[in-house]
This record gives sequence, structure tokens and C-alpha cells, in this order.
Amino acid sequence: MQDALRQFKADFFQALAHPTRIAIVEQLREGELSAGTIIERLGIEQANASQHLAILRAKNILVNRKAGNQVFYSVRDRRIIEILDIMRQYFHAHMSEVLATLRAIDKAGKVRR
Amino acid sequence: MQDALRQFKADFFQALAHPTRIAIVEQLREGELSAGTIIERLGIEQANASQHLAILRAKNILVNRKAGNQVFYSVRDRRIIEILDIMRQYFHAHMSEVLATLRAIDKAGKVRR
DNA sequence: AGTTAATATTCGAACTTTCGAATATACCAC
DNA sequence: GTGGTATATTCGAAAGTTCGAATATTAACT
Repeated sequence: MQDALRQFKADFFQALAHPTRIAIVEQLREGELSAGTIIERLGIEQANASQHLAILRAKNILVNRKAGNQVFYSVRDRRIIEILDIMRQYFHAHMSEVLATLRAIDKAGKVRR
Repeated sequence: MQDALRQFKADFFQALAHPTRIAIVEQLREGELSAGTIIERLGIEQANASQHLAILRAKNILVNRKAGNQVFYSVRDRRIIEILDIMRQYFHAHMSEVLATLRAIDKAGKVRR
């Protein structure tokens, strides 16, 4: 029983364990957007976006609504936004690590100065 | 910049994206415990526990303190507990899915009735 | 120094995730 | 129905995660 609950929680975290999926959820903070708008705003491949959206749908983090040609996505439960908000505080509190990550990315990208 | 922040968040979620690691953090809710106590309470392999603890340490979710022979672990920031609390509400709100997961596990375990 | 207890690390096999390219499906307008 | 636009799915290669078995490290005790 505990095991099932933990598996459920782990699946939830796994669903958000990718920068693109976090970016998608953040885009949907103010309300629904079409798949096309999300793709355009994030500047990612269509297939890739669609795969990430499928994962977020499968874990019930997003819901979708079809309207003619398009599919509109939104966050199912406001608590998910709430969790991301707490994490923002958390990140500010540990900004030095965020900056370390930043530097690591910078280095990996071979941006010399 | 946004990218680094998202990578940092994704890493955080990734760190919690495993049932054993969630179980470890939950064990530490009331305060620090030795590695041995965690292993005993969860009934897992020593090497496996140590690997999961290493991941949680690397992502700065846990901190450790050596005392002689033993290593005591604790959750670094109470906001992590807070996030897990919100998730508990979230799970209660979506209990039907949790139950579906439970049934799936039950089935996979071949527990007939 | 030798032994035991507690914890960490390394290795390799099995499994899962990620990506873009290609293809499929669905809907609309003509 | 043909053509176009929006989105989803399938495939296979590359990269990442997970596990237990074996081994290493560290500290305490004799």
C-alpha cells in the first residue's frame, strides 16, 4: 500500500524530471495553450514536444481539449503550480547551486571568456 | 539562464523520481537517522541504499554527518518536506488513480482472489 | 597489526529515456 | 476526394538509470 503510493509519487516526479517538461508546465501557468503555441514559444521539434506532452498527459499532469484542428493543453490541478512555486523559493534559497549549474552548462557549451 | 534554472529543477525532480528515494526522505521527516537505520527500516540491500543516498546527497536533498563508525542523514531544507506534504493532498484529491496504480501492482504481483 | 562493523564505490547486465527522422492520423477548406 | 495544416505515433540509436555481487574504505576495539 505504502509501496503503491510511493510509486505514484515517484512517477509524478519522473514526469517533471526533464527541463522541457518543466518549461511546458511553466508556459501553462496562466492558462491553456495550443500544442503549436507551446512548440513555437519553446522553439523545439514538433515530434519532441508531442512526446513530452504525451508523457505529461499519461501522468495526468496535463489535460487536453480538442478544438477543430488544434489541441489545447492545460494543467489539471493547481497544486502542481503550487509545488513549482515552492520550488522557486527553494531555488532562490539555494541560488549558489543554481549558479554552479549555470557555470557547468556554460562550460559544456564551450563559451569562453 | 532560464535553461539552467529548468535543468536544476529537473535534476531535483529526477532525484526524487524513485520509490526508494521517496521512502528515504519520508523516513527522515522527523529528523536524522543513520544509514543503517534507514536500511533496516526499508528492508533493502546495503549497496542499493548507499547508491540512493549518494544520489540524494549529490542533489543536495540530504546532508550527512559522520559520527564514528556511522553516517547520519537528514533532509537539508524543510521546503522539501513541504513539497511532499502538498503532494499528499494532491494524491488524496486524485485517489482514484492511486488506487488504479495499486490494482496494477496487485495484478503484476499475481495476487489472485 | 588484526578483526569486526558501518558505509561507499565499482562493475556489468538489464532496463528505461531521449532524440530526430519518417510516417500516420485528424480536421478543415476547397 | 485533394491538399494543407496541426498533432500524434513508431522506430532505432545513443545515453542514462537501476540492481546485486564484489570490493574498498573508514573507524573502533582488542
